[in-house]
Amino acid sequence: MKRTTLKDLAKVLELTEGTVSRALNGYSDISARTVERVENAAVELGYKPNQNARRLATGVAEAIAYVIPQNHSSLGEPFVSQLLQGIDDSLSRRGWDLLVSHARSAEDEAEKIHRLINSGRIGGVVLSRPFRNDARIKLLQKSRFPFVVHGRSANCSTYAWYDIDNELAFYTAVNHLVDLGHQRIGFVGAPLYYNFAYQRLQGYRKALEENAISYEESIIAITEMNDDAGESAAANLIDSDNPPTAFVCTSDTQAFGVLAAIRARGLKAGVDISVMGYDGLKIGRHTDPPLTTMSQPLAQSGRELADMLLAIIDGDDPTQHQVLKRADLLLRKSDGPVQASQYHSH
Amino acid sequence: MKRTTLKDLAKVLELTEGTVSRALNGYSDISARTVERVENAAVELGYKPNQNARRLATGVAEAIAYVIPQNHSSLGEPFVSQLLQGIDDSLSRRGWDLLVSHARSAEDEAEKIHRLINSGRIGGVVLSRPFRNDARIKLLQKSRFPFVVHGRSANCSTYAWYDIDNELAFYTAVNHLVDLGHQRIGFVGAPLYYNFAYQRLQGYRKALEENAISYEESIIAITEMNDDAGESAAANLIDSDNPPTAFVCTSDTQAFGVLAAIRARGLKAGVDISVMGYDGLKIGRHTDPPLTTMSQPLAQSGRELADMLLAIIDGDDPTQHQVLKRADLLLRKSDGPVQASQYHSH
DNA sequence: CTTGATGCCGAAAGCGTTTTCGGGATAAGC
DNA sequence: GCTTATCCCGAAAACGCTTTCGGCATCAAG
Repeated sequence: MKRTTLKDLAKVLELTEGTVSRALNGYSDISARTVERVENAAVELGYKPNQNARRLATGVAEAIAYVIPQNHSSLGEPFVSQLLQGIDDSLSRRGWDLLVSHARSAEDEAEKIHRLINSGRIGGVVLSRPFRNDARIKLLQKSRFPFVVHGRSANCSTYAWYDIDNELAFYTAVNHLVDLGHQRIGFVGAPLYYNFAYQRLQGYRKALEENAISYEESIIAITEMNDDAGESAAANLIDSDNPPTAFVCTSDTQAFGVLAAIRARGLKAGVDISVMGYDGLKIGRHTDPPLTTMSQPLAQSGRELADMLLAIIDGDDPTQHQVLKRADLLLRKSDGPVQASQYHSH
Repeated sequence: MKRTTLKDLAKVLELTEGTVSRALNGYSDISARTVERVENAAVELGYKPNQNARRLATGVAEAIAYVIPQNHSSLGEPFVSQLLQGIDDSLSRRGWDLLVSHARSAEDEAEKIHRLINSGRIGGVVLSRPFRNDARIKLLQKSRFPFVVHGRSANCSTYAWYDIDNELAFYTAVNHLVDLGHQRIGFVGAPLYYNFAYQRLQGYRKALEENAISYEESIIAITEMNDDAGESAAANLIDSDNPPTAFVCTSDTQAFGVLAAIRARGLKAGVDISVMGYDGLKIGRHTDPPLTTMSQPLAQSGRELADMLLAIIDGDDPTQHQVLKRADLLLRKSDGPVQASQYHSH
């Protein structure tokens, strides 16, 4: 019942372990006949190399780690599962492993990353949802450890990343709302230490500026990335003296909360108040009303991330791997023209 | 910049590698003074043991794998992220790693599991969403490899599992509907090779029986586990000659589709037709109307699963670890009393 | 027939740990 | 003062694989 090892193979074939190893690994100094014999015996005896031994000998880890973003939404990050599958797809084609890790606090996270890169278990890391100023990225850079990030921090010129053009996305969203006649557009955003939130705010401001709409702090709400936080933030704004006629949100989950706040007041989103989300979660089809949002191509990103990381581990220059995708406007039912009556309000 | 190794430590301390190793691992044959010196030097030089070497020497993997269910819903399995975090929590307390793996086809999956358990990389496996007759479970049992399953197959007496009482849950759901006056209750279920779907159908039938309602094949719809499939299945049933006045669904995502089908016909769920989901996804708060569902305690399950597996790897009898939780009725707005007019329909 | 390539494989060192075994000090027992 | 324990630690083998090096055949070239 013991696993069959190289030694077993060697004995059966009357060869030495080294020869068998080279035969299996495609060295050119082994005769074709021997290679064939070895390969046959290998499947015959069900030989699977012991990865720990192999990794110890070669020094290459053949595994990477994905670190789950810590401040996760209470809705459960539906994107994690998809991302993981994409990453694993690319990895398993080369026989690599995928490790996942998550931390509760920021210090815990630094400690974990430290251990990860020093344990010899992994050869690279993929990070999600970076901060504007991200200690993890700095740590990784200082250690000269291969990594790619899903998103990017403020200083992103020196490492590899895969991101959506957040600024453009919000620029697009706000312009869409302006086209519908909205002039007073509330912003429900994640904390600005998240770079994506910051960038989306930039896009928001840029669109405002170009449309000669003044920027008002009072209708900017910064909240946690979950529905409850979005709901209470929107509630405050709606109940204020001069409420917005539309909202843009940095995530669909926040937008769901905004929709709830609107319903709770007997108003109708898409009619009385417009709201736009961000993420393009398919679930948004089923909300009341269906959520208009910016959808990002998430499907492929796991695979691309993994391929980038693999290339970097193989020696590629990280700065050559920086890809920027764009989000698309996904029209559903939560947006609509501003109501005539609302023009009076300012 | 090279990692500091045992040899480095030994040289600095003028000890031998073996002694340093024993000191670090709490052997009793090392003097207190030496232990202290070694530990100080270790943190001083930032020593982190090479896991590959350690695992090779000890033979214990210090890692387990979670295999992502393959026929995943297109909504992205929000539960995976939560489960993973829970598992990692328990694991990291002992310094173990969490690997994830996923497969596209069933054969691919068997192959992957085979490689996983033979590679020496992991010491246990956690499976999700088993089939009634699950080849993976058989494979694992035959290999005498430690594993636990999140859910259970038809023959579940000989291994460890953590499951919800699916039969009871649906028994409860259907009784709730009957209490509201419904007599014609449609079933929108996942394929019955999923044991959870089968069990839920059993609960459905049991409740019907006890309420003297006859079981009708014609209002049983078996569909994929996603919203689109749920929608078209419900559409067919609603458009039939004698449509159900209520639906129970084996997943929230299917229920979302059912809600969509109802909306599409200008009807109102919770008034014209009742629908109940299963999962208790928080997102169900935001659908139109909010989805009444059976909610299962998902939060803790990752941790429990990991603890069970760890115990089994340490030698516990797997059959001692079989835990059955129950789902709770989560009332929202998609259920309601049967309409008087509907009594005529049968 | 000799020489130089070339093809193919054995031998052995090494990767960084763990763990067993034995032995030199030191302390205790008579 | 000699034996028997008790404490510590060094030595060395082992885990299973990779990889470099060298050498014995074989073959072609001269």
